[in-house]
Amino acid sequence: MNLRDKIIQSSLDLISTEGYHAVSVNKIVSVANTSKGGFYHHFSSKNEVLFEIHDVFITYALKKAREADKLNKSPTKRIIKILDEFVHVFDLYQAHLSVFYQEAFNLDDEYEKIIKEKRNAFKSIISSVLYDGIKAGEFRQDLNIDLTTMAILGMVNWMYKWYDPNGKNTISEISNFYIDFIMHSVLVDVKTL
Amino acid sequence: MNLRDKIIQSSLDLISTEGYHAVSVNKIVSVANTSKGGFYHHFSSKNEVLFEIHDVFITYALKKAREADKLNKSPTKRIIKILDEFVHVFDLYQAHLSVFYQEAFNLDDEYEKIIKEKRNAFKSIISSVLYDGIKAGEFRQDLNIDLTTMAILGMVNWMYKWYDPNGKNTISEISNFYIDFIMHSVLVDVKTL
Amino acid sequence: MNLRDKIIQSSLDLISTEGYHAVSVNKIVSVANTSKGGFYHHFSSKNEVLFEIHDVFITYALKKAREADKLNKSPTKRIIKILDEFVHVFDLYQAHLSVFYQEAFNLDDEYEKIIKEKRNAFKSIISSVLYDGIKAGEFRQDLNIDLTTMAILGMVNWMYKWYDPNGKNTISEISNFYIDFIMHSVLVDVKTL
Amino acid sequence: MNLRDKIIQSSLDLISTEGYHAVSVNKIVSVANTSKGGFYHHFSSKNEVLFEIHDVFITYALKKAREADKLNKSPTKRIIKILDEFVHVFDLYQAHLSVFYQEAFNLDDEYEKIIKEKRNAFKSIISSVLYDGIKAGEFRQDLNIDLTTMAILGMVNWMYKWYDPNGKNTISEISNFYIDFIMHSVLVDVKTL
DNA sequence: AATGAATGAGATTTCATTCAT
DNA sequence: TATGAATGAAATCTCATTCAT
Repeated sequence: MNLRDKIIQSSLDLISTEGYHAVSVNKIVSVANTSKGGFYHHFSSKNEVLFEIHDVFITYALKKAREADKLNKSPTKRIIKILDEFVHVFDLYQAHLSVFYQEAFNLDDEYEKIIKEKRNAFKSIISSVLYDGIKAGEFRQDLNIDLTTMAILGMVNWMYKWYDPNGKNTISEISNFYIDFIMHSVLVDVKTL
Repeated sequence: MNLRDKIIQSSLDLISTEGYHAVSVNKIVSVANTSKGGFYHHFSSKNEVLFEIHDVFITYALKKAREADKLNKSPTKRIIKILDEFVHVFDLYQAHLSVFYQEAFNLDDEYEKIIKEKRNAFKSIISSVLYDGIKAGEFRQDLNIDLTTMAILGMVNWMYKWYDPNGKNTISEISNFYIDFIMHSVLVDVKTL
Repeated sequence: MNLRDKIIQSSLDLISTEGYHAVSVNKIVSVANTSKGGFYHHFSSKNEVLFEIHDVFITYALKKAREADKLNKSPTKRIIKILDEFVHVFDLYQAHLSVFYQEAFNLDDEYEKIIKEKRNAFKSIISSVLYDGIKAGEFRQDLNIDLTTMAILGMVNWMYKWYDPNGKNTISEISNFYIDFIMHSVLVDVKTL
Repeated sequence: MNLRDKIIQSSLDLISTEGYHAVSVNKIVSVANTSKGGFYHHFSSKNEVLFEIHDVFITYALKKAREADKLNKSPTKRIIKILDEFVHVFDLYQAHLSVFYQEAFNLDDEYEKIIKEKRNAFKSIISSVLYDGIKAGEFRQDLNIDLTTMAILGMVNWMYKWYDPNGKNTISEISNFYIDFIMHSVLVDVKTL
């Protein structure tokens, strides 16, 4: 593991548990076993590290959502796949997610802009599969797409506040639960599930 | 409006838009048109102001939920009332809610403990109405109470990230949407809705 | 006990244990069960209270030393009486003494001047009885008066660092010890003791 | 002279004349010609500097007392050597001593503990040479060891209040005076001096 | 005589960042 | 690549004192 990655990993561990402002560059370099010089050789600022953490995660989540979305399947099957991938991301990127949802507003403007775009792209994938489902007659015609999108995102995103890999339910159980819960509200005919 | 309230209001405005750490006591007293001495005469620390903001909100939300819960009605009617009150809180306490969900982890231990208790009490109200609904045969028998509680909370809480009083949908529309969305997933027979 | 005395007493208790700077006017008024207004009604400043504590003590000590010195007795008997009174003051004014020797340098110039004069007057009494004793042939001819004065003062004053009314030795035992110790060094013929 | 030493020296000069609380970090860095950052790069707190000053002095004094004590000589010769070294310390470490006796109670607990131990070790050396002298028949059998120890310490320590290197008496004259004064009170037979 | 809200200067400490090596 | 001493702006909080009531 090279120094750059060691710094990112240490920052991630610290920021996800203590928060961006509570973590000083001093603490990071001490945990990463390097020096101030080492840090600033690889990053132009503490904020850049925060950006890296955001970017790694959203890039991965977006890629997974796009892959799921591109499968030539019915909207129902596509949204189920998207949700399944989405929920599983919370298992793979737990620490990143805490940072992503808790510290995003600390990003400098230039970084925030980049992240925001990717986040909107992610949201659009969900909106458009809902749109396709309604058009295809699989989803309820009276569905408010915007509100449904936000409800789904909220429900799943909130996991960052409580999901525990060692908790009562496995990530797959949680995924299945969410899919069931959402599809009940979205599908015209639940029996097709 | 006395100085104490003016300080809380200024703090709320600033923290909800800029974040706890970005807001200095200097900024607060400048906006509240007082002095550092004035600030520390009324509060023992900046953190105490943060606590006040949390406490005012959660105390109100909890009170409303308890009132809704105590109505002698069926679990279906009770959960609908609870959800309706809950969603409307986001209209009345928008700024408080941003602070509540974004800055809670900045509370000092002593304050955090108090808030945590009230938050858990709130969660329990939802869990137990779900329990009652299942027992009464109104809600689906296979419902996972814990996950359903978290799904509902997540869905609604997430509003703090996007709800805009001047946005496309009124708070009542949003409330109705959430009730419809959730009840579809929870009820045994949606036609009873 | 009137408010003024209650304030002095509370200040004395606090300053003697915690030190002048560690004791705020807030603490004093809280212990004295009064208010800022009450405090500043009776004293023009916190420093004036410090002065009062100094003055009460040095005025008493000086009075006792003068009384002992004025007895028409031999230098030997006079110095023994002076020492005995001096040591006993440490029992009566323990808290005052801690403040006197620990906090004198915190006195404002105007107050310091007054205290310094009384302190010098006290020292002069000892110097002059030593002088009389040497002249009378009772004390050693080769005695350096200044150094002997400082040695005696140091020895006794140091008690403020260690004297404990509940300790191994009573105040009278300590007094007798000091008298014996000093007289051995001072007298021409110890057998006359 | 490196920055760390320059900070200690400036602190020593300032604290010994103005007192710990009257000296701000601002003043120190201004005299030491550095910045607050420079100060806190080398010390974790203002209190740590105070500790350094205490420790340098007591470590030296203790070392000298131990060396004097370890000489294979009679108790009489040993105590004379200890006293001589002790008094001379007041010439070498005048500023340190003012701080040591005036500001020790301002040390944080962790630091105070360390200093206290060394101070007690120093006191024990005097107590035990007195013990040896009594046992050897050189010192008076009726000597109260504890009180004698405190008398000797007080007498010499008090010098921190008055000793002036440019004063009437040289440090060697003062040392000889104290030795003579103390030995007169301690020895069985003064003629052996 | 007594209150306590309000002041504002100043205290200690933190921290991201720079730079000579 | 990497170091760590040094910076200085800014943070939170304290405190003796004032003053309208």
